[in-house]
Formats: sequence, structure tokens, C-alpha cells
Amino acid sequence: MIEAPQTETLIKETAKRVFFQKGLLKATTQQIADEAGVNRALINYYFRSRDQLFKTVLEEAIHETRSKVDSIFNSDEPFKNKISKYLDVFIDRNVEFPYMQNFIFTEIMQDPEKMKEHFSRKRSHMMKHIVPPLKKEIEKGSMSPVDPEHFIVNMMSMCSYPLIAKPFIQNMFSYDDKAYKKFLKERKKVIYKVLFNEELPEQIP
Amino acid sequence: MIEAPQTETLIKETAKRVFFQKGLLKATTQQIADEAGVNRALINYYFRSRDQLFKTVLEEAIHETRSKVDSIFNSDEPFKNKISKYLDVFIDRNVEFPYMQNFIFTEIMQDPEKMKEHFSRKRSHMMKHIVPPLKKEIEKGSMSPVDPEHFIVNMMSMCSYPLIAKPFIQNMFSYDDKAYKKFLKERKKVIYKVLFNEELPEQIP
DNA sequence: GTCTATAAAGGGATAGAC
DNA sequence: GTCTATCCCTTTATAGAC
Repeated sequence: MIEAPQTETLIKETAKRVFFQKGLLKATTQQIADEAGVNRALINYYFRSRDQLFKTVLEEAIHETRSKVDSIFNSDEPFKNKISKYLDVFIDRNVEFPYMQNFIFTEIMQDPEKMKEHFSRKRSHMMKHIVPPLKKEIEKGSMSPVDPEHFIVNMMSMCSYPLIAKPFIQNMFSYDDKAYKKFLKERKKVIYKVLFNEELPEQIP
Repeated sequence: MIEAPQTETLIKETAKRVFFQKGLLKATTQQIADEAGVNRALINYYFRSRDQLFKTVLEEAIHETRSKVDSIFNSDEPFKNKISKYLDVFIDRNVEFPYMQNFIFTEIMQDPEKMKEHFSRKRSHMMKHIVPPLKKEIEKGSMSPVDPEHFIVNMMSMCSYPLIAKPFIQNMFSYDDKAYKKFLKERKKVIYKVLFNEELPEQIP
């Protein structure tokens, strides 16, 4: 089934690639139009404004990630397995779209209003799915005591920072793209170990 | 000794405040001029271009931080004390200039050339001051084995991310500015504990 | 050194023809 | 739906008077 590419979809997919894979976060509408091989006016025709295109693309991307994460935390696996799978999804998804975190930080974090718009539901989410099971683990004695808020921030820090600081890390350790990617993949085990002070089991089904 | 403020210095200090304390990372030359109470043309007169002003301000700020960090790592204290003091300096300095990390990320990280320019010396620095003593600690058995590169990235992640993600964290945990600042201060102990899997001693002189 | 006025460039949005 | 032409706004940089 080879379909003639719908212009609207074409623009959206191109924007996604330009922003999240090529890392041209400051791309102009002209650049995106050129890349997609369409006239610049069509961006306005379909998305009304550059800002609207941004918003649409980001919303889709966040939604895709969130679906995957939700299905993990809505399962009834043990807490540590869930965290392990979360690390898996988060890292793999960001290896695919290396500049998505940068985009979120440069475009969203600057503007508290935009931020609330996109991440309003994240709060209750974290609180519901991480804080109570974390407290239970601590009560059971299966991990050492830690403030849940710091636990969450530690986890997010060690996941996100290496992505945002990609050029910095590559420069510091003389990593080419391949070595950097390998480094990211390794971090799954590293982060698990730091969070729980125990090795990540080989097979979590 | 009350001196008449030199216009050049005035502009520089104002830019520093606008960028790093007020967080107006996209401030135009007009905004900076207004804030400083000078004519906009003077910015070009003293700094030739907006970019040059950026560069000058950032270089000074990085240099100030680096001096402090250098004096810590050039001492002959035990390794863990050095890290403890580094956390101290890093966090306190960024509580003073809450948007400096954001500035580095939105202005510098995007552009690999700028990045190299500003952080070329950081590589050898980290390698010299952290990797060898870390390996010794591990050999001595005073901390559990860890890849030095991941150790460095873990540390930088847990230091920097909470600063860059300030609006996100405030929203997620409903922190006002005071609570957020308190949270940052707490992180000194938290990060030390995560890195070394032991409590930060009360008094490191 | 400091000001006003103006040039020049860049980018987003829109009207109107096809 | 798609294109061209044009408008408009923002912002930086500079020329020239004081």
C-alpha cells in the first residue's frame, strides 16, 4: 500500500525529523519547508503558525512516549521491574530521537506556561506510580531510605542530562556518535545500580 | 570608595544579572540597555555585537566558577572531601545565579563550536583530578567499583539537571521559590550519598 | 562617550492568482 | 491545495550629530 504522501503528514514528519533527529531546534519555517520539499506557505495553510506546528509535533511525541510509560506503570509487576523497564523505554526512545530532550528544554522549560500545558498530568502521575511503591520498598527493607522527591529527581537527572549534554559529553570523553550511543545504552544498568544500590538482574521478562 | 560606574562594567554586570539571575535568556540588546539605563548603541560601542557581549559575560562567569573549583582540586585533601567541597561550591554558586546552567545549555550546547571554545580545558581537568583518585579509592576498597566516566556523568547529572529543570520541578512538587532553594541545598547530602553510598560526614573542615 | 536616526536583514504571516 | 508576491514586525548594527 503505497500512498501518495499527505502534505500535512509530510510536514509534520519532516518537522519531527528536523527537530528531534537532526537537532535543528531553531529551524525556520523555510528550512522545514525546504526539507519537506513543499512551499513555505503550506505550513501556514495547514498549521496556521509556526508555533502551532511546534505544539502539534511535540504533543504527538510526548503522547507516544507517555503511552509506553503508562503501560509499564499500569501493570502489576514489582516496582523495581517497572523502573527497569522505564529506563529501557526512556533511553531507547531518546536514542531514536536524540534531540527531543533538548527540544523540551530549550522550547518548553523557558516558558512556564507552555510547560504547564504539556506536563500538567505528570505530577499526579509520578506521585501515584512512584511515591507509594517506593515507600513500601523502603518499609520492606529492600532498599535504603531515600526521600521520594530526591529519588525521582535523581532518576530523571541521570536519564535526561546525558541526552541534553550530548555535545559536552562527546567532547569530554572524545566519543564519536557510536561510542556515545554505546555509553547511553550502558547507562541503563548504571542508573539502576545507583538508584537501588544493587545490580540490575540479567533477565527481567 | 564609591566610584562612578564605568559604562562598560555597568553593561556587563547588567547583562550578567539579566541572563543569570532574572533568567531572560532571550533578552534583546534593548532590554539590557534599558535595564542598565544606557543607550542601546553603547552596547555596540563597547562590545561591537550582541554575540561578543554574550561571550564576554559567559567567559567571566565560567572563569569565576573555575577558579573556585580549581583551588579545591589542587589541594591535597582526600578525594571524597574534594567532591564534597565541589558539590558545595557548585550548588551555592548556582543558587546565586539560578539561570547560569540554562544559559550554558540553551546558548552553548546547541552550538558545538561555541562549546569547544568554552569547555576545551574541562576534559583534561576532569581526567586528571577525578579519574586517578577515583580508581585509587576503588582499589582501596573504600567505594564500590564504578566506571569513572559514568561516575562523572552521574555527578554532573544530579548537580545540573535540577537547575535546568527548575520550572518543571517546581511544578511537579508544588514548590515555591523558597522550597525549591531548600530542595537544592539538601541535594548536597543526597548526591554525596548516592555517589559513595555512605552518609556525608557532618563536618568536613 | 553618548545620543538620534536610519539602514539592513531575517523571518513569519497573509492576500490573491491559479 | 499550492504557488508568488508582499507586508509587517522585530532586532541588530552603524552613520553622523552633539
